[in-house]
Amino acid sequence: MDAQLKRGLLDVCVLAAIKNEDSYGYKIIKDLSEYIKLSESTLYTILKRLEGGGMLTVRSAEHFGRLRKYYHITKSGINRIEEFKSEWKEIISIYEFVTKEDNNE
Amino acid sequence: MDAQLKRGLLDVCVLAAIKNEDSYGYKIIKDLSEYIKLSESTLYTILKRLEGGGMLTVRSAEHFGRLRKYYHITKSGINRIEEFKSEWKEIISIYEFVTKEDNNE
DNA sequence: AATATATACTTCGTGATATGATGTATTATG
DNA sequence: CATAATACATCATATCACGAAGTATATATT
Repeated sequence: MDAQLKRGLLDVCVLAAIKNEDSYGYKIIKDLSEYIKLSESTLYTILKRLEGGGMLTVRSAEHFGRLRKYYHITKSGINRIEEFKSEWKEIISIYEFVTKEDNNE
Repeated sequence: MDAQLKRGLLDVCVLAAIKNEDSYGYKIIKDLSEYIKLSESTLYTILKRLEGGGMLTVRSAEHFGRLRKYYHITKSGINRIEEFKSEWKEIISIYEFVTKEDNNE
């Protein structure tokens, strides 16, 4: 997928990945990979940004001796997803504009 | 609209704006404003980038004493729009992932 | 036993890019 | 005669995705 197009979708994908149950970095990448690929560096950057923006909270947990950071969505994070749904109407109209065939030839 | 989301759509919107007939900066902004807002600095940056990528060609013309640069889409530019149409399927599946309600509560 | 792979998180540098601010110049409007 | 509209250009800035490289443990393979 086009890199620029991806940018607008990543944040919201990550939020969607933790929407129904808390998750952690590695799992988020796996869960999203079906829809959108992202590297670890990208993910952790996004998670930090979303945390800074109050969209999620973090909790560290020991899992078989390995550290895990579980991410939990907040009210703001859920609002962000709702915002995306609203924006979707605009995106659809843009799609229609871009793809409409004009018969003035 | 979310700034990041916009990024992925701008290039293709500009191409769509000159798809059916050559156009120039100011007119492109006006024509697109119904769907997506962009400043002059943004537009000219994009036009230069698209020109550099061979997506369009430029021709200067005098219009009532004022300079106008007319932009003409190339085969590559048209291909770029077609690419966007292909990517659309992925975007739809992402949208569905993000918005699907999960009943594990 | 040694090696490779999977899991898991972190930091750094780079390149791409949208945008506001600012500038130049002409024409139309009030 | 001043203001708005038309028209293009440049610069500095902030945001951001990503590859590369690093640290560390557990499991599978040879």
